[in-house]
Amino acid sequence: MAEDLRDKLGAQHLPLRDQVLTALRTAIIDGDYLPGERLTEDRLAEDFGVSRNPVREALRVAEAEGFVVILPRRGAVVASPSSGTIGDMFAVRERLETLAARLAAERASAADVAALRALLDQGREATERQDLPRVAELNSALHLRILQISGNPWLSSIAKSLYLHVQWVFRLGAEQRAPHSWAEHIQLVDAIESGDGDRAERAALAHLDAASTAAYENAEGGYGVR
Amino acid sequence: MAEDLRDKLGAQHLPLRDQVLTALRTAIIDGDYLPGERLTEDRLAEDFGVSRNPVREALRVAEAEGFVVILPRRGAVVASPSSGTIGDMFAVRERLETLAARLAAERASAADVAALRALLDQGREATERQDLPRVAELNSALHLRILQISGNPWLSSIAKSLYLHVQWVFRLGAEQRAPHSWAEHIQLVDAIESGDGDRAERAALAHLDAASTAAYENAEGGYGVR
DNA sequence: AAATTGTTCTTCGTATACACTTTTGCCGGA
DNA sequence: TCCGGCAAAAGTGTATACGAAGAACAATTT
Repeated sequence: MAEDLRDKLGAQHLPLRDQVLTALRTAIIDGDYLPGERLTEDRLAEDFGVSRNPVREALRVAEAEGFVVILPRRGAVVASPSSGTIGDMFAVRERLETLAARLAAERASAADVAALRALLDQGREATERQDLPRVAELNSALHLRILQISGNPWLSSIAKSLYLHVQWVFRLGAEQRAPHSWAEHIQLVDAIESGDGDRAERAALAHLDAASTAAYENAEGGYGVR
Repeated sequence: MAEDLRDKLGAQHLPLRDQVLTALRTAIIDGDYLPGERLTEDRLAEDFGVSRNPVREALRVAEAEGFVVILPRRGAVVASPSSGTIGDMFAVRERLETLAARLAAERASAADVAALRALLDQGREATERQDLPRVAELNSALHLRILQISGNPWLSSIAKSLYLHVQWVFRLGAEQRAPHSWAEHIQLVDAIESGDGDRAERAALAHLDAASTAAYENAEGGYGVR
């Protein structure tokens, strides 16, 4: 297979639309654009220093990912994660991530485990520094890594968009939970290292239940602007 | 809240990009564009009778949904569902749809059940007529309806894109299974109507296991063109 | 035969134009 | 003062053109 070569040919080129999409997502996740806020194409184009075309294309993808809502002829607004949505999100995570934990336990290499441990360390350290944005980021990174180790591309791709929302919710609200969260992560990684699928699934479930109740308590009422 | 009114104001307007996206998806699902086939913007614009702008925006979304792969500066090709992907897809479906079945059983109204029964009838009839494209469509419609009844928007939105792929795989390969599939569907709907979450979950699991082994046997090797 | 060059195709981004819709703000009248 | 309606402004949706840059491919040279 010469595909490895061909994939690399034009690979270093990052289209503007992708950069815009990334910038837009992080702006929303970080709260620079608040839920309910109106996003006109001209404004975004100016904010990011590009023309309308890349902005439009990025907006379509952002809509598909659920970060903005587009109303025909009326434009885009930042989506509002409701507390209902949050509960639903955890129900889905529970199903998906228990599977991921099981698969990861069955397939994880030593290098995989080492990578997880590294993230664990960084997370503990960031928690001690009270660097919450970084903690949120590392939280996502750890879970995504497990998803990736599971080796199921569907799991990964679904979770990728899901996790941006998880991070969003994490940042917007339940930040106090960070220390507990990282303690549970250690259990989870231990279980994955052990290679015991059942145990890993149980650990993931415990973690998610705890996170769920915490997030739920914390997010009474929406975060919206309007 | 006056939102109900505002949502309806410009709602009947379907932007060209959405029409293009729909047409593109169905063309891929129906095999008009085969896996590996090259899709230039000009060609699509001509095929659908629009300018390149809507095509570009539709392509970005199609990429996010996994129907096409876009290589920077080289353009888009129709994605190729591998047999590995198919197995992974079913693993995810198993987790997601058992949850959906449980929730649907707990929440389904009489009208919901009636709608499912109607789809069941149409499916049986289409199966008898050997109208396989229609069967595939109704298969998706039934499952999506259950997802929707579950009331979990994440489940619905994830499944929406997942199901287009399910239908794709269904059409490309394992078509013979239709009759068995519809028999199992009846069990599933019965279970949902009973309101017994456990039973519904078991029925969904049984259906998915059967579909999975069938699809797996049928799809040895890829479908690709290149 | 291998390497180089040059041509062509295509994408990527920008800019511009214009129709149409929604929103807004103003104005006159009750 | 408040209301309704009307006109201007803002913004989206679509089309089109253009230039730059990359990739593919054929021709040419070594």
